[in-house]
Amino acid sequence: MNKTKIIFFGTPEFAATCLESLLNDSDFEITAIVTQPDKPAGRNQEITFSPVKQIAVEKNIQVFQPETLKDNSEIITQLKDLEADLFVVVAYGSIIPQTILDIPRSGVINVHPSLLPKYRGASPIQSALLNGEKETGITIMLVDSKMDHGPILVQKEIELTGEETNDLLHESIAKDSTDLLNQTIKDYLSGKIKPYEQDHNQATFCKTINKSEAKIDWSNTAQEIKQKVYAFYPWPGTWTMWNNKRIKIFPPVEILEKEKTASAEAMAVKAGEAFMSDKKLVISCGQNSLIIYKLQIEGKKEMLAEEFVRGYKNFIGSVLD
RNA sequence: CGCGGGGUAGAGCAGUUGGCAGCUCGGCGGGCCCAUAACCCGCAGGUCGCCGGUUCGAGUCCGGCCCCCGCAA
Repeated sequence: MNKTKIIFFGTPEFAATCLESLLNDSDFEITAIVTQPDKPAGRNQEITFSPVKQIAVEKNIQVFQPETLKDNSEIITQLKDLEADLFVVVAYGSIIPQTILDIPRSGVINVHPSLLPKYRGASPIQSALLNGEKETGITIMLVDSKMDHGPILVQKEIELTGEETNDLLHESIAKDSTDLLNQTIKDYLSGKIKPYEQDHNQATFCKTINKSEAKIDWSNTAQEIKQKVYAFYPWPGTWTMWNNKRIKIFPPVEILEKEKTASAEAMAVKAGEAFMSDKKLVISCGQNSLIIYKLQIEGKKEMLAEEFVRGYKNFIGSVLD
């Protein structure tokens, strides 16, 4: 049996995990990858390859990095000449126009980390965590011209406990996606799976995470703030201001119910006020309070809350903004 | 040369106009107590990131270098 020729579209770490899995399967041959252009990143603004490109370079796979795919006749010709059987798209980073979707003879398959039609869009994992969902999942589907709109091939559900952080959940969903993707491609090509239409009336959308959401509003409930801390870890990171300095709050955090603090810490009534309870650093929120274990003030490394409080003596009793 | 903060005891920090290096926690020893991570007394921990300069004298002022971190992406 001939190998299935695949062109892979993807950019971040999540996509790189899926790409590696495809590379490790001898039934597939990755003939090229398409990824976002190199961009300056890091403290010295050095040009950085996307995780997907890094793998492609290591494996000597041809790389395309078009600024745009729209009306790009040059790349359309090049992709056609590769005569791929299938395109696989995982977090590529921009919309792929129909003229390109029409190229591969067996279609275009996409991995999307949510239970479509819920959480269509750019940030399904983070948004699910931010909203405190009890479950999310993986959808493998055929791509059509609308965003995350195509017929579903297979879905896998994943339960959420409320203690997941964004980075680890990304990793674990990516891992769960790999075998599922490889097997689904084979089952689809052999006709074992029949794609079925999404229930478009149930569709919800999530936007790209906006960094302005990353600042903590201490008048929110402790539950809401906790969800934000976990959903935004490590990027863009949740933070608050103290003494004109930015302080990042890291997971884990723990909700402390107000009734349990009513006696000794009744003083701390303002939202955002820091106090000690049972030797732990606690910040008062709009409803209940939040126990903080790890934080980082700008210019310093991440540190334990008890160490931070030891050094920054006027912190306790101050109000965070 | 994208912008900015920082390197002082095991940890987290302070150190005013250059003038004997401090605080909290931890460690060790002792005490109190039925007991304790609580409390009291005491002790030990520092080449102040590295190199050079100015000075009678530098953690502190000047020049160079190394390392860590926040923003940004």
